[in-house]
Amino acid sequence: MSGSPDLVDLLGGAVHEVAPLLLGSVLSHRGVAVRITEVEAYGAADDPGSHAHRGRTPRNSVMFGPAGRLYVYFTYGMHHCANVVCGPEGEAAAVLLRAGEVVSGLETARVRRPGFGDRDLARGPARLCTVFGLDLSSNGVDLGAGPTRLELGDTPDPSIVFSGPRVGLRGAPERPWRFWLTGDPTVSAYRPATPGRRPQRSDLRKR
DNA sequence: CGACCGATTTGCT
DNA sequence: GCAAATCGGTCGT
Repeated sequence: MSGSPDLVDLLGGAVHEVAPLLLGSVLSHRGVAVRITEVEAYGAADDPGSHAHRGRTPRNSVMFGPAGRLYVYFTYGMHHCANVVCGPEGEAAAVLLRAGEVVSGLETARVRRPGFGDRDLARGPARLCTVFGLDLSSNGVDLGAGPTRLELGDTPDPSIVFSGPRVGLRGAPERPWRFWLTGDPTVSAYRPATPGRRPQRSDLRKR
């Protein structure tokens, strides 16, 4: 068994039920710690929004492993996003870390995102990875056993935990699997799932 | 092997 | 408000 027993136990349940538990938890990596304020749950094969929707591939294989590991992916040719693997081993599920508040290593975080106010340092899933200096080399690390660590806090007060549709998904059924701490200034701006977005074929206008 | 697309961010027409 | 940037994963030819 790989994996921190604590995290496997605490995060091994159904992903949409476990996801809110990550609100208020603190992730530490490379000199920076962030208190998580916004997350999204991604589930098993029947979730069209999940990277694991079409089965196991080299990229998403970490999602199939034990809970409590970090799943990092690279997207849009320039951004990284970080997830915490949840659910029972063998079932693909992960929670995307969408936003948080830098609570330690503020100086380092500012250097990694020059020109931004503290509130915006980790507001957004790719921005959050930037303040950590996180990349694919950390994909799959056990969050309970090394320098990259996740500390779960107390269960968040249900009265301030809100949920809504996930951000940026196209063609997914509306599962309200985005969770955030209401009123927290570091929660990312809500962008509807870009319904009218056209395919950006540069050839079309390039004549 | 080639084409298309993306759990985004940023800057500007 | 909209489009470019930029490249690995995934799927189709």
